[in-house]
Amino acid sequence: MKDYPDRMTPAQARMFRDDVLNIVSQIPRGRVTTYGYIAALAGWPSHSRMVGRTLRYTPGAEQLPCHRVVNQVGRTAPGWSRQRTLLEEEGVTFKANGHVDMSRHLWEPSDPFLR
DNA sequence: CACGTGACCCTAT
DNA sequence: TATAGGGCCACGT
Repeated sequence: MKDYPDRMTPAQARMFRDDVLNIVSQIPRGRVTTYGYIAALAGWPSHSRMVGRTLRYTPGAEQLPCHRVVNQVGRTAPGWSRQRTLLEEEGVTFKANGHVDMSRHLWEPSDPFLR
């Protein structure tokens, strides 16, 4: 049973986008977090895919540390090889399979200020 | 209106 | 740890 709305109004979509950008801007250097976690934090647990869409298509998102966002197993964004370079420059370590070592760099903010 | 397509996630195997 | 299958939701065609 979901205790959250399952569809966004345009106004909610704008708020969601702002929350996502706000959260991403708070990821510390050398740490990473996941799409799903960001979505849940913004109050829309089932919208992890929308987080990726937001970062991809929102103008100005490239000025945020969006390279610190990976999926749940630490895989980097497809077609964006530079992401790995940026992370490595911050000291993030990768495993032999090409995934970020999540057990070491996952960032889980307790309760970022939103709204 | 019906499909296909993702910077995704969960569970089972 | 790696794969496979199903679920999910906004968008374009």
